[in-house]
Amino acid sequence: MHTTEPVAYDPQAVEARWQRAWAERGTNHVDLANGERPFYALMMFPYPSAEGLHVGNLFAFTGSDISARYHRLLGHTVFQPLGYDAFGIHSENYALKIGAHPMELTPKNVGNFQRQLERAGLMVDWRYKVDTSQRDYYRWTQWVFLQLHKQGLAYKKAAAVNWCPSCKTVLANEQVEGGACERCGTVVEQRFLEQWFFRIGQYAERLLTNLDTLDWSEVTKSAQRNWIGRSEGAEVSFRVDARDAQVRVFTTRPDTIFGATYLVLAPEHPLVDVLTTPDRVSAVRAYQERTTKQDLVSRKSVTEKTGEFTGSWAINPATGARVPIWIADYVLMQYGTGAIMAVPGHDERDFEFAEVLGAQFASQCGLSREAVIKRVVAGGDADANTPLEAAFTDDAAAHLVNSGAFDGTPVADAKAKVTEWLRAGGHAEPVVNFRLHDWCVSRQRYWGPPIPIVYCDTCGTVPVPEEQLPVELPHIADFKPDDSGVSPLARHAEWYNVPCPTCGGNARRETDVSDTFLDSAWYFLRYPNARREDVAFDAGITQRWLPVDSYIGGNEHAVLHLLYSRFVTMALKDGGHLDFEEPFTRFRAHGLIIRDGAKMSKTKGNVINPDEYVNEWGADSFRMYLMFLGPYQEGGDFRSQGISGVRRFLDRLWAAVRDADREGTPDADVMRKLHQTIRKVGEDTGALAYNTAIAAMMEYMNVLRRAERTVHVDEVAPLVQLVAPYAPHLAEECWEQLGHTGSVFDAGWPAWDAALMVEDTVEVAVQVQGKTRGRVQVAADATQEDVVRAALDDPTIAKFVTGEPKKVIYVKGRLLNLVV
RNA sequence: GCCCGGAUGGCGAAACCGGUAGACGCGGGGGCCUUAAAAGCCCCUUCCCGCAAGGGGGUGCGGGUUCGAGUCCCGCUCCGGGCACCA
Repeated sequence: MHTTEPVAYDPQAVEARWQRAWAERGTNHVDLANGERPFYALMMFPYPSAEGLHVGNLFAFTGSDISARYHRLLGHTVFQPLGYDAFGIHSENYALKIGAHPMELTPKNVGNFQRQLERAGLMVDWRYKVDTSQRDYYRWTQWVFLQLHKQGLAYKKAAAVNWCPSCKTVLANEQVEGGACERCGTVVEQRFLEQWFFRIGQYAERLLTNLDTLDWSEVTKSAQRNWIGRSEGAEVSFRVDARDAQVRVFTTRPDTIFGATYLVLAPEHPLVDVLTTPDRVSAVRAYQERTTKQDLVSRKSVTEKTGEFTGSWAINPATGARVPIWIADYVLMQYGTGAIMAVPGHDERDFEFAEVLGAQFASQCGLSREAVIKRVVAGGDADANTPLEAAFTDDAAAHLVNSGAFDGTPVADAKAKVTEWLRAGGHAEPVVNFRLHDWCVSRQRYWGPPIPIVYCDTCGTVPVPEEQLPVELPHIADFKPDDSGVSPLARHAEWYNVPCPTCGGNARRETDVSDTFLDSAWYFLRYPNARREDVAFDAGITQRWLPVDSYIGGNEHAVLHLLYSRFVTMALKDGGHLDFEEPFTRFRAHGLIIRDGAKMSKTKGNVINPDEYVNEWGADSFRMYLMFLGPYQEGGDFRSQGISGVRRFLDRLWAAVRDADREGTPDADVMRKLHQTIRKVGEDTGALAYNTAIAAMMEYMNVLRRAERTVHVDEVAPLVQLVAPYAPHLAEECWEQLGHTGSVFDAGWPAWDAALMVEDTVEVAVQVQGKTRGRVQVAADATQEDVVRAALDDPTIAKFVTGEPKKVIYVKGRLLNLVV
């Protein structure tokens, strides 16, 4: 005879078994039409890279999954879908690099992701998977484009793009580093192409003010506010001297208009040709050509100021003085009116310009330094005549000088007063400007949804009728971009030549595809409708499930993806397709997993392959370890040795359930700790404070198994429910061991009983003069007098109490402070 | 430059509303069990002085408020992120 070894926890077996069971029983399937208390838990879908799932992905998904499972245990019907952001320049570039075709490569990558994700044990209803590169998805992306077009929110205009002459391709701004192509280092040029834009600028104010109503991570909201960049000011008209023309400028400092000593136009400003005098034409033209050649990134970076005088003069409406009109590349056509009034005395850029080009101001305009750099604001020791060594921009407690009737007005009041005065004279209007510019959705690429527009010789620009969607992306072998500046699709006449949908005459398709960010700007609407072939989204289902209750994702998408999604939702609401305008009620940004203090990247060679860890420790341990690293919303440093602590905890839980005693009664002290733990774990899990929830469970385990005591079944069963969101496979197995036949995820969340939580004695810290000198054990209901007596009875404390206590501060059950 | 975060032991980190700083885990030390090892279990582990009892210091830096400050206020330093020739 030999004793049978107790069965040890074998994560591989347990996980395989439950993944099979979940699939067979449909545990993760959601009844979208009937479920009670619907809860839409969304996580940012991944781009299916060839490298496979990254720990960062798994960290993000696990955090979302825990929240989703917790809500299910609380009794919600939880819909947690997942899919793939499979279109886009990343996939296309990678395909080009390895010489594969994205249409074949993408499904392979998706398959690999799918396999890895299924091992992670996410509570995803895979029947509602989306893949943005599939025709049954991008058909509706094109539909979204058409709705925006119908509402007048899509328009076409010529705009500058970055062009790499070596790669022969259009580059995104992020792909330009210091004026050069990030991949080959060639100097990037500007090209002007006709492109499609969405009028997101029209929604700037709404996108900004709605932020106050959203329950989002503060970092994310602040990033959006910066990006939208609202600024209040005025548009001021300057009449051009001796000509029938005027220059409109935008300024946030109308109060400094008495110090506006010259104007500057962007080199591409349409008035430049009109204003340039014959003697200045060659210099101005040369300067314009130079700036056009510059790439967009270095154009916007700070370099030494340059510019040219146009030969024309304008009249300052406040002073009546003649001021010269210049052009300079530090003024951007895209912002404001593309022209500024320069106040060198009180603007650092204008000051630098006036200093650097001082010689030209003297020789070409006949203006001395003092005439150009004029003080109109003074503060501190300075007065109207104090010379300016630098631009004076400290407006606090400053007032206007050399400003006629406004002398002495505090800067704080002057803005409104001067604007009103200018407005009354017909020279200015108060305006609000936004930095947010319209969204360019055209991509001169292959791997995206063709923009559903046709150009007809007779009818002009014609949207493709909705019933003719999708405009299918053809399988072409030569999808590589070339130096034509148009999409590879433009090489395929057999594809782009079509009859006009309106008149049947000769027409050509738009050959650009749309931006990947459009694919992801509406995917949350598609998930609950992923099986519908007749509509993009159904009104009833959408009303039932949206807006999204909880959205979790990385803050790298704080601006583009989240802002575009909000814009598209607003636009669809205005078009009558939705009855809400904010898609994500609650958004939380998760942190980043770093390693050895550095971001994980292939070049650093510090990338973690999740498969290795799942094989060695099991998915449950790996999930739980990722959550234990640090606060979820801050991320943490991955140390491979740390995982053993979490695994040890799960081993002990396994053993506790296996050996649990069904006879007898649970221990009162243990049960007290249990109820405290239930409360703590629930509060922390709801707040995404996963690291401290896990710590609380570990702490309970230390009590439960202290000195290898035998555990009673009632002491351990609720812990199985608490751990379920974190280690779902193990929890199911333990739940079954405890004699249940249904899933633990249908068992509910245990309730805590405040009466069972109270301690009968408490430890009170005793301070003398605010310094902790000892602690005393007292009954939980002890009065202040009881505690003082107990403290003074303790000689180690009493020796610090010299004389009669003057003041006694008692914080019930926690602390006593004696002041002598 | 402006706007958001953050800085706590050897390490990852905790600390509700201003109330015992360092929970939980890693690492380290010691013990029990074992022929031995592994595993498991128990104890210790903020720093300095001390054999100990005990004492003193301590949450990036400098001030302040308070009986009491990691937490609040003022002034900085450094790190991470966003915006930025945006008028």
